[in-house]
Formats: sequence, C-alpha cells, structure tokens
Amino acid sequence: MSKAQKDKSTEVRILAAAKKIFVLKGMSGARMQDIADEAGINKALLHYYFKNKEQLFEMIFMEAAAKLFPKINKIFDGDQPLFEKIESFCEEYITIVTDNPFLPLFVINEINQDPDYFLKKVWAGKSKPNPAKFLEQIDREVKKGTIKKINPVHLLMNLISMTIFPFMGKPMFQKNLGVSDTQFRQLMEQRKKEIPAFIIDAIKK
Amino acid sequence: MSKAQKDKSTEVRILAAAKKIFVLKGMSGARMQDIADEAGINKALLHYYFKNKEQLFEMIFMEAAAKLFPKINKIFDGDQPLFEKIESFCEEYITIVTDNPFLPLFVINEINQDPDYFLKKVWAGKSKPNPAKFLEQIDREVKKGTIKKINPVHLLMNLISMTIFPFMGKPMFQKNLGVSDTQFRQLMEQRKKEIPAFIIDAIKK
DNA sequence: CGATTTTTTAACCATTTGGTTAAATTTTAT
DNA sequence: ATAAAATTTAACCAAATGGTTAAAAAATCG
Repeated sequence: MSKAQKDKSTEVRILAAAKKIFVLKGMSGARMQDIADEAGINKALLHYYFKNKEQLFEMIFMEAAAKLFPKINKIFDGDQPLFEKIESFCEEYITIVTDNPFLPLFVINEINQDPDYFLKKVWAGKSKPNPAKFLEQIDREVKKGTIKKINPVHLLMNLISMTIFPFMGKPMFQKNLGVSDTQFRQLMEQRKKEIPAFIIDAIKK
Repeated sequence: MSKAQKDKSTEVRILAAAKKIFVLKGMSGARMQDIADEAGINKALLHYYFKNKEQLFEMIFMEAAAKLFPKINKIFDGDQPLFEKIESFCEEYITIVTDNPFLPLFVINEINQDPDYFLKKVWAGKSKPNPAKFLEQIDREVKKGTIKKINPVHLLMNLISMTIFPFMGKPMFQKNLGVSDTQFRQLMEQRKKEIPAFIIDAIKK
C-alpha cells in the first residue's frame, strides 16, 4: 500500500488505487489484483466493495471525464471576450491536468476504443461540449476585422492541441529534451501564459 | 510464385493484420486470435510464422517508430532556414500520419507504458531525435531579432502538438464538430499550410 | 510423380484473470 | 460484552488467452 493512502477510508483508497492503475494501464491492461495491491487490500475485499471491473472502470472514467469536461464547456459557453476565453481555458485546463497528468491520454484512449460509448455515457445531456458558441465568436471577430482570417476549427484545434498534447507526450519530451519532473512542471506553468500569448500574436491584426 | 515470395505474402498479411490490431487495441488489448482472423489464417499458422506475441509486437512497433521518427529527425537536423523547416515538418508529418492515422496514439501509448524500453530499443543509435540543432536555430533567430523572444522549447512543443494531436483526438473532434471522415481529411490537408502560417504569424516580428 | 513446404484441423496445455465462496479473524459501534 | 460490519485467508471456478502438438490436407516445386 502506498503510504499516501493508508489513512483514507477503504472505499476511497480503492477508488484512488483503481484510478492510478486504470489511468496507467488502461482498461485492458489493468489487473484487479494490481488495484487490490495498490489499495493495500485483497481481491476478496475489492469485490466486496465493487461488483466487477467494468463497474469500477466506469466510475473512474466518469470521474475523470467529469473533471476534464464541464469546466471547459463553461468557458467555451461563457460570455467572455475571445482573448480572455483563450486565457481562461489555458489557465484552468493546465491547472487541472497538472494535478492529473495522465487523464488526457486515458480519456483520449477510451474515446478511441469506443467513441459511441463515450458519447452516450459521458456526454449524455448537459456535460457535452458545445464549441458552437466559441466558433461563432471567432467568426464574428474575423468578420469584424479584429483578428486575421482563420478557420475557427483550426484555431480551436490549435488551442486544444497545444494545451493538452504536452501532457500526453511528457515522457517523450522529457527523454528527448532532458527535462526533469520539476522542470516539466515549470514549463507547463509557463504555458498558461505562453499559449495565449502565442495564439494572440498569431491572430491579432 | 517462388518460395520466398509465397512466404513473404503470408508474412506480410500477418504483419498488416498485426499492425491493424495492435494499433487499434494496444499490446494488452490485442488478441492473437484477432490477428489470425484479420490475416485470414489460423492461430497455428500464426505461431508457425511468429514465435510469440512479444516478438510480433516488437516488429510492428519498430516499423511504426521507423515510419514516424527518422523523417522528423532529418528535418530537424537539416540546414533549411527556420520557417522552411517548420513548413517541411508539417507537410511531411501530416502526409505520413494521414496514411497511418492511429500511429501517433499507438506510439505515445507505448512510450508512456515503458519510456526506457522505448529509449533503448527505438532510439538506440542514430534514429534518436536530436532537437538540439532546431532549438539552437530558434535561439539564433531570436538573438538576431528575426523573430520574437520565445523559449525554443515552447515553440517546439507548439509545433509538434498542433501537428500530431488532431489525429489522436480525431473521434473526439469528429463527434463534437460533426465532421465526416472526408472533411477531417480535408482539414488535415489544410493544416499542412495552416500550422506553419499560424506559427510564423505568431513569432515573426 | 514425388518430395517439400505451407496450411488446416482440432485437440490440448498451462497460465492468467475476473470473480466467488465460506469460514475465520479483526475492528467498530452499540 | 456483544452484535454487526469489515477484512483476511485460502481455496476454488470458469473463461479467456498464449502457445503447442501431431496428423492430415493442400499447394508448390523440382
């Protein structure tokens, strides 16, 4: 059992352990025994708390999705000016993901495994991202002449890519650039300002 | 048909099938039976050609890595001016990945599973990316005053993120933006020019 | 044709894995 | 103290899975 977990309640410990293992290994790579070990309990007790792997996985996945998406939606759907929206998105998203660095790859993987399951289960109802408003906002700024002519979809992709990808490519970047964990953290912290500045430089007239 | 060609045709079918399954499901999610089915043969023959899953996986992974990395290295290491390098990278990389859309997620996943294995096996020797030259080149341009002041690492991350991520997030983007496969292909084609233009707008003085 | 190689069939094995069970033990709360 | 709940132990099961085997059948080639 990892010492960070020994004082928590059993159910919380299991969920934390499951999150760690699932997020690290994915649904098919995760072993119930690994989760039990990580939680410092045995398999029997694990099944005493959670019926089966699928149910446990779904809880973890939902929690992950719930952590990643609603805040984005709120920003995209909000009434801030475009540049402020971009700043808010980077700020909030990088903050979340810095504390949960493996979530993006985990979620992207599971979406790729079964896009429809994801659509049905996670985006059932209100939590579904609605980038329409954000896209229209970009379009309006283009037509007003405030920013350069750009396809809003590309701008959206650029924003999301620059914000998310470095976390998924962390080991690659680290091995390649010789960056320590602390340095990586600092880089991501910088990107909260760096990305908005970069984008605004790219599109402002 | 000669003996060697006969061998090769079945072997090639197996490799193609293995690539499809591994890249879709990952190492732990892939089933040998699925690969055999996909290749239109039986499990016995599959093991007649390939000793075990690990060996097969390694061949596929190496092939994938060999497809993705050496070309990048050549561009980063080349003698083109900075802006041309950025253009070449986007052009060539998007071309490769358009024909192998699942490779990036596959490779990123396996790197995350075991960064050191990757380092040792794939980047053993010359094929290891060496972004140093590219980074220094950016630094020189900054000092020359040709481009705005920017941390070269952030610029590199931005370039790679914008180029690679949309392929990994394809299902997400498609579900969210209502984009068909053809439209997605067109978008990626556009990004060959869009990303360099975006970056150059962001950094040029 | 006859020898060799490829492929199938079909059974089989060992291990892993998700999951169960029942009894015993420990902890917690009343 | 005692009942209830939490936890362990340890064995077990069934299905999935990677891998093997031997013999037969089909294709290939000299």
